[in-house]
Amino acid sequence: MRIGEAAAAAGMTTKTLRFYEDSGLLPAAKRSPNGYRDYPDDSVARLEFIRRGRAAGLALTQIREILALRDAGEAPCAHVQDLLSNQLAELDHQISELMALRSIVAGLHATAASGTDASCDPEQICSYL
Amino acid sequence: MRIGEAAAAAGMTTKTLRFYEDSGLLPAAKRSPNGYRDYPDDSVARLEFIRRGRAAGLALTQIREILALRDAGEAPCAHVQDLLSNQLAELDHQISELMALRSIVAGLHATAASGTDASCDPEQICSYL
DNA sequence: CTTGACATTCCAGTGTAGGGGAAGGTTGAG
DNA sequence: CTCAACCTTCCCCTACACTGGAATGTCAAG
Repeated sequence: MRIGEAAAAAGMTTKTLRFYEDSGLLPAAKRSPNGYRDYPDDSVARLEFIRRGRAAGLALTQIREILALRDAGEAPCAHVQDLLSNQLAELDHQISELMALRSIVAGLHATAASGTDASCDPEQICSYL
Repeated sequence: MRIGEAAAAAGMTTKTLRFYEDSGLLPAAKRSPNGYRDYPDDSVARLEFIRRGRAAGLALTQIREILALRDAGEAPCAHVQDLLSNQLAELDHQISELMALRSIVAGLHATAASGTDASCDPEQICSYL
């Protein structure tokens, strides 16, 4: 498939795909005789993986690392296992940070929902934050 | 109070305060005869509000909107409540995406751990990482 | 044969949230 | 008097993740 198709299928722009290729998140696509990139169908799954990671707030560098590990396949390499362990630990850390932030925001939101407009003291900025 | 005092009281740098002024989050402070900014005491409360908003993951543009409502004499509480709702929903989305990715990485790790030959040359196999 | 929708590369700009450091003015202490 | 610690404006720099646009090439349809 050409870059426009792949981009549309993944809900991205062609610019983004070329950027991801430059950034090492996508392997360089093979080219048609006319020089156009020709993507295999499973590129869309890879792009969607990247999209999910981005939606989760991961940086492209972290997504790139995870993809590189995934690309390493079945290599029973101790080094790769260590890297995967580190990724898992990092993901756990990020999840717990996000959950902590969530509970803070949930508390603020509950306070805001329980109050009336009268509880918003004009002298203060806003009692809810 | 001078900018350094206000910044220290709010746990920020003087750079940040000037940046906030340029960005419309802080009104332009009145100046002492020597040209130094002279902040009223309640600026610290405003800065702490900004800090709390940032800590809750709000962008400066959102915080600016809240402050603008308050400065216009309106109680921004309903608006804040909306922002907090959105923030909560976004956090929930991010957390669920992160947990989905975590389970993918956990699967890779389990697969890698089930392999046999644990000794390999990190230089050779994993050099692309 | 031309038009329009694709594609290519390359360079440059955007927005976010500040940080670095120069060049100079002001103030209090020793 | 000098020195350090403040302050001022000014401009550039950072990282991240794209985005825009120019100049050019390719290709199917009318």
